[in-house]
Amino acid sequence: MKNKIPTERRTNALSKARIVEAAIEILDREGEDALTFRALAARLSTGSGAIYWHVADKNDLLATATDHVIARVTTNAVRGSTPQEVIRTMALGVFDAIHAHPWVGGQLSRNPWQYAVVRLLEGVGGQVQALGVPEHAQFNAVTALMSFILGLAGQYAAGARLFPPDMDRAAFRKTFLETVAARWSRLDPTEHPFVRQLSKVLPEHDDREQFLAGIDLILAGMESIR
Amino acid sequence: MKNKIPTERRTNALSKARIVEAAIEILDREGEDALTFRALAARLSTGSGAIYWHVADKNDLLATATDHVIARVTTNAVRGSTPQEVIRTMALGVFDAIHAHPWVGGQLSRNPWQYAVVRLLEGVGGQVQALGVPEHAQFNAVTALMSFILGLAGQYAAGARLFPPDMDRAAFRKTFLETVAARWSRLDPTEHPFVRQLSKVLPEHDDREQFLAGIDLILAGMESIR
DNA sequence: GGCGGGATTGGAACGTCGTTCCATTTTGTC
DNA sequence: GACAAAATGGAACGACGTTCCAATCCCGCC
Repeated sequence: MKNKIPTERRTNALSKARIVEAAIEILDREGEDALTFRALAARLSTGSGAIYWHVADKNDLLATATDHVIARVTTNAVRGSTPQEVIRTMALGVFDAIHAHPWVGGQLSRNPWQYAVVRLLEGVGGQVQALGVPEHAQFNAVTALMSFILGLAGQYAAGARLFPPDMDRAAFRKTFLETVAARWSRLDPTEHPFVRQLSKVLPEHDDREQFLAGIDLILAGMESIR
Repeated sequence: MKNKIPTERRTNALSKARIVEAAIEILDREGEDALTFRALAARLSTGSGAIYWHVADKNDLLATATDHVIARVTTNAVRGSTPQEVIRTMALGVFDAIHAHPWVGGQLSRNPWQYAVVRLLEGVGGQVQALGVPEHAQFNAVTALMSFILGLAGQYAAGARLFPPDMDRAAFRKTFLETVAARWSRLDPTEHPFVRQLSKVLPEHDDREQFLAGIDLILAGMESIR
């Protein structure tokens, strides 16, 4: 008989999918540093050895979790009329995903050769082609866009790494940016005139708008070489 | 008497500068992962406790080392006629610094609030102003440029993290890119047409030229909003 | 010119992590 | 029901960042 009624153990059976799901929960709830094989084993009420049967190592775990999040972005964001519009929605999808799961930002920027990045390359690349960028310039154009995205991804992850999980996120962001702005405004005026000026805008800026502005800047650059 | 001839111990006295110098040597020679307080203590023939007397923690050490490298870039790269030229030379200075010290890339992208990044912001920001970008757009323009730089910085650091220090660097890069290209070319043609096409260009591309092309793309975008 | 106390040193010890190892249990097959 | 393979859980390993502390050094003062 091949199809038996699953026994107790079969029901709670470990699988890569269940492990990744639990990992994402820990990452979202308690932050990047809280994901350890011990914490994961405790949450799944098993041992770390059992986890290694399904997952090669921590990098495999993080890459799979990241791909899981990014896959939703690239498959959902195929709407929009113009290529610019599609790129914008896709980029905002990445932004929102990183906002919801800041650890994704860290993982993307730390490991640019994982499949999640290939997904993004493909999604962006097709639109860059549709935009009419000449073939010889496509490689540089797409990787520039991607580097910008990965760069901001890393920055948001760095911000999230700082803040204590038991605090209100918006409040922390505000006080943190104000602290940085205060530090910047105390810099030597002759050595750092520009940064001092930036310090006035820093606390009020909107991350999402900043991100979109960067995308638009690069898109504008692409139009000029079309 | 205040000025004595330094004794033996005084001569080899530990100092933050000597520690950072030794750290940079380890990082350059053996890579990011080789820098541990144990290795550092061994090289300085002392104990880890003595190092902590001069350095707050590992992040302090890495930030100081990074600033040491970046400071040379921002102070040297004030040449050039047009703002575009200055930004280009400065960006290439960052590229060359990261090429010579790949761990700098990792540290920059992992910790965007350290002083080294402020240095870059100031250097780039002044030129963006000179470029005639309207004031309300300067913040987004400068941070976009910075995100692109940090993004590529992280990517190069990720590449360097992969390769075994006892191998020829160029040779490793070549075979690594060829491996990735081969993997990409084996992807499903209907799902990944663009990445498959990229795989043909990937192994031959020049990192420095790719970096400069990205900078030029963003600069072109800035001109369009001037 | 010795001496007291702060500055500095070297190395042991602590707690945590990713990973490996292995004895044990569970599952599917004849 | 027995046997091999798949899967499990937890102990153990080695390395790391960091802390702690006894020992040593150096400087200003009597």
